[in-house]
Amino acid sequence: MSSASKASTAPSTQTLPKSRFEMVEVTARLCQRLGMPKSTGQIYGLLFLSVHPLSLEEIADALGLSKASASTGTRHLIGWHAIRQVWKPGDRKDYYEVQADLGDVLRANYLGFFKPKLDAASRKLGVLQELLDADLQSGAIQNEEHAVGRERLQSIARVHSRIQKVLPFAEKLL
Amino acid sequence: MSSASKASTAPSTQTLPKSRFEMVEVTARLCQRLGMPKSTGQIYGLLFLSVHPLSLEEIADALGLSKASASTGTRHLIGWHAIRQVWKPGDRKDYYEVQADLGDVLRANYLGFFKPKLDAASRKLGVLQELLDADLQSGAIQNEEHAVGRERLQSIARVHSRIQKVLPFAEKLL
DNA sequence: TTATCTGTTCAGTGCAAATTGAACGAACTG
DNA sequence: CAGTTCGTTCAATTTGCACTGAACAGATAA
Repeated sequence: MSSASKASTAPSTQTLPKSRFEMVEVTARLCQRLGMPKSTGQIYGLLFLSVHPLSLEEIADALGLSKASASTGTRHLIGWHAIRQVWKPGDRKDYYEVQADLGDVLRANYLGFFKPKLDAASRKLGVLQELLDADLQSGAIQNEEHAVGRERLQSIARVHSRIQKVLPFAEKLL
Repeated sequence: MSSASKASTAPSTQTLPKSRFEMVEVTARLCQRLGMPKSTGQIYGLLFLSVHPLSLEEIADALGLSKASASTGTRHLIGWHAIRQVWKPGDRKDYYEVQADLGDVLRANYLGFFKPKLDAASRKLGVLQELLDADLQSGAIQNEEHAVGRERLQSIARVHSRIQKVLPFAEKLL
């Protein structure tokens, strides 16, 4: 808090090179569209075009965010294997840089997030089948409803199994 | 508006067979996780296990939603080719039913939504490259930053092109 | 024409998630 | 030891978006 560098609450984003500013905007919109916090996307975009790893405060300052937001954002990104923490000898600060290989990021998220969800979906499909049968037994639904439901649930199962067959290929190709 | 069927504002969801109720919940959660309105997912789940096409009011009533929500939800689902409108002769109401083939749904969304996004991303990548070059020219960034940025943008481009090569396969396999 | 029955649009409300400031704990420094 | 400098956590606020009620437009029927 020296003299004239505090610059008010306005994000100092404006002072970034246009390419980095645009990158921040792109990744922010992408994250937002995927239902994630916008600030998280901003952090990733900032780090993506950064030569050196950045500290938490540098990130917060460059984007006009609070340290708290920067902290949670970086932890999210670490959870998705999109960035990683690095340290400089004799420096207590945490520094962050993007995970170099994008393929690694996608693979890791497929294995650690998407794949488990697919397996859970498979189980859930079985449960729905059982519920449908139980509803027929209890008279809650008629034969026709049961037949249609069974048919449609199986159509999901078919697509599901095809996806599970294709994804391992895609995973290795990335 | 005959006599006692108005049933208050409480969702009559509770009276659905357990299988349909569970289906509604599953699709609702799925939609929510994808960053879409929960109600839209509920509508899809309700229609998915429905033998007959349902009218807007039947949907709203069964799920405890307003007509407005049902209207916007169905239009979203139509936009994603997940459901379609059907009409009964001599009946002014619109009826809705699920698109039978899930593969068609995925293909249509790939071609009409995902593919265009991928192409747009490709263009955006070019724009970012140009911005990076311009920043170098204007002295806003140094040679090193330019080199690193160029390298990283190209790594995106590589993954991007791989995705574009794999997706057509997946599209036909579904 | 008017009356009724459709679905849609829009301003207002409410809720859930994102963001923040402040307090905290941990790890160093002098 | 006290005094910094970090990062994280938590309550409170703000923001954004889904949802609603009411007004609306189109179509049909009397």
